[in-house]
Amino acid sequence: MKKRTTIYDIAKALELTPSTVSRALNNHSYISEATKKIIKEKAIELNYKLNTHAHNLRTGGSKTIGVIVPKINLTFFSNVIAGIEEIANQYQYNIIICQSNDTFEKEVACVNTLINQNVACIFISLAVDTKSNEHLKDILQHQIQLIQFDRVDNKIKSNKVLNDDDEIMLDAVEHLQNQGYQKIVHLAGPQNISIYKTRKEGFEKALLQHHLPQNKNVVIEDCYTKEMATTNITNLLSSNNRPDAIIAAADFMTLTILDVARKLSIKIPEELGVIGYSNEPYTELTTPTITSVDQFSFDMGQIVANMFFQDLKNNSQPSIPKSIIINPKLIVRASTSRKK
Amino acid sequence: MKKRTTIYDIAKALELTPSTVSRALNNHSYISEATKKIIKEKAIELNYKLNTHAHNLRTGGSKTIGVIVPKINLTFFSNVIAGIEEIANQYQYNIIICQSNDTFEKEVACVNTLINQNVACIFISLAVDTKSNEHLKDILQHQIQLIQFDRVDNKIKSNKVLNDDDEIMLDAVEHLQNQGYQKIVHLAGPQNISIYKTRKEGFEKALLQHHLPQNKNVVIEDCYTKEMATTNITNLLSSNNRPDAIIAAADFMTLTILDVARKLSIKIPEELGVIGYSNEPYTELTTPTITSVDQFSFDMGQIVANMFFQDLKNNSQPSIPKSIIINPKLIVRASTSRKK
DNA sequence: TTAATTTAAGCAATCGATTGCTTGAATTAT
DNA sequence: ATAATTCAAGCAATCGATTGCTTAAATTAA
Repeated sequence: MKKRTTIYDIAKALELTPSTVSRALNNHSYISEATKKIIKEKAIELNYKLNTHAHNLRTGGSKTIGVIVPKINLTFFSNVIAGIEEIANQYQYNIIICQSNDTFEKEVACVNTLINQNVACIFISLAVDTKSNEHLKDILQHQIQLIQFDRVDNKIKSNKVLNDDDEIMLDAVEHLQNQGYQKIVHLAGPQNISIYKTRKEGFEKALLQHHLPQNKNVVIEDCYTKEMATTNITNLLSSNNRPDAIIAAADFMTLTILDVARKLSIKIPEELGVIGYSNEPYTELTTPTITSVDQFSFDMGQIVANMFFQDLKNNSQPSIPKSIIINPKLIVRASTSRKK
Repeated sequence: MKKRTTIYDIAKALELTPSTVSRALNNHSYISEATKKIIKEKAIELNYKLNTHAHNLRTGGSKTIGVIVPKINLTFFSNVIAGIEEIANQYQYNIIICQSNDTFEKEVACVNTLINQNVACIFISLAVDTKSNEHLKDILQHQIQLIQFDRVDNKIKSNKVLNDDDEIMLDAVEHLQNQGYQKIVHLAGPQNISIYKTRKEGFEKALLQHHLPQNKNVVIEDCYTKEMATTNITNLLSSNNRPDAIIAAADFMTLTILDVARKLSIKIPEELGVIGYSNEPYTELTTPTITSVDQFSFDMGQIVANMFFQDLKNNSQPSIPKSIIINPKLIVRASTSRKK
């Protein structure tokens, strides 16, 4: 079992000391150009790679960012991560990704792992059932930066990046009104997930502000399996008091709406307006194309990461916690465009 | 600036030595139960967290797996990663994820980072334009396990996990024949990406084996923007010698096929069979639902990870490199079901 | 030519955790 | 009661890289 090349090996090979090798590899001014050249060449020859553990132990920090998300393979989160990765990469930081699987227990475990790893910063989007915030306090106690995004705990004072769900629901309702739609219904997602709850509440606020009827039937819940969605939407659209527009809490529901409407011969957008949420790629490939809310997930990742690196640059004082609110954008497509 | 609690702090607080503290926290038999209890309580009281860097430096290894993928936010890869994460988690390993962005340069950088991190193993799916394999050799030279998946370099002797694209294309063509389709066409993806190339080649082999016509028109390339796809598919389906079945290299293309067919009043599946690739969630939400190839991406991640942990258990000898071939599965839905 | 200054490199401690070896105390056996 | 054994804890080296301080050599100034 061969061992890795260390600076001691390089030093020995050149009859120098490890200090000199270390300084040369770090381009320290103490070392002459000639020696630097020799050392660097030897390093390549011996295939030397820095031992990050030794480096971090000595220097006390690490150029690593920890990211904790509920699920890595949800479009939204994987895009956020991609955004984070891009920026982190520019600064030569690398990222450790953990999934909480939407459980509090696992989330705490993730936090501990990342503290153990002595990461420079933790970006987190909280799990559905996270009820305590001791673990978040723990992060701060260990002098680790914390940035919360999307699903946050407002009681914890940290940087935050959020979507403005109220505002976008207002935009959506407004857009529908402009297109002449009157009876708007919301297909909500599971209410134990905070984003779906916020969307529902945002929708209800929007109705209020636009003086639209607030009866119980304007929000339909439990549409997150195909069967449930089909049943609910069929009932909804077959009633003699059917809505003329639907705002769905997620894009996949709109596919079912399109289906059911086609079966019932309801024309979209003429007789029914449809808005989805997330701006999944397929929303512009369907017939009709679907109006949807773009949450700029990739950009959100970039913003989160940049927030950290900005603070790093101005590391004079521990800056006051700030929040960045991202305004999602309504991408208007055929499914709600009935006026020219 | 407070410093983290170390085992020295605990030792001092209890008038013991660091060795005793370390052994107690690791449940070493040298230490009495009573002392262990006291030490563990003190550790919690002082909010002690292991310094992974010190630990790894001393022990020489790290319970970290490096994963390199072209793009983290592609459905396939994010699912693979989710699968890896699940298994890694069971073994208390954590993962560092890097994106090559499909460039060779970045891929080499990722490899170096991971070697620096002294990871236990690297799982990699190669970038499109990876032309050399020196970096892969470098991994092995550093006594780091290597498992290639999906997009691999066959010249490198390492464990591999692959999809059998030939076999599945055979299945797909067979299925279409059973359903009575005769003139089958393939919509290929960009040929510089190996998976699309393999799919195309697999399709061509399948035609050969089934003695189907091999003329030039059976493969249509350049369908990876909506516009290109619409144009190509419209031409294809308007011709007087139009195919009666299409196998697309990616699911998103099938949405356009559905659209165009609807405009041209071509009935699916009666007059046209449609097969997609990837089994994206929306394929069972469209009308008609779309037959698609499930690549078991999540399972692939699990298989890759399990491969590593199996070898870890039987670490007697450096086991001979093996390959696991996953057979993707044709998920038959309405778009190709014209026989009862 | 000698002293002052600059330059280049070495010495040794350090980061935090682990571990082989040693020691002193406690228990058991004789 | 003494020797043999077990048990619990301490000592000190180690992992690899960094860095303040020292020293030796080379250059310049006086």
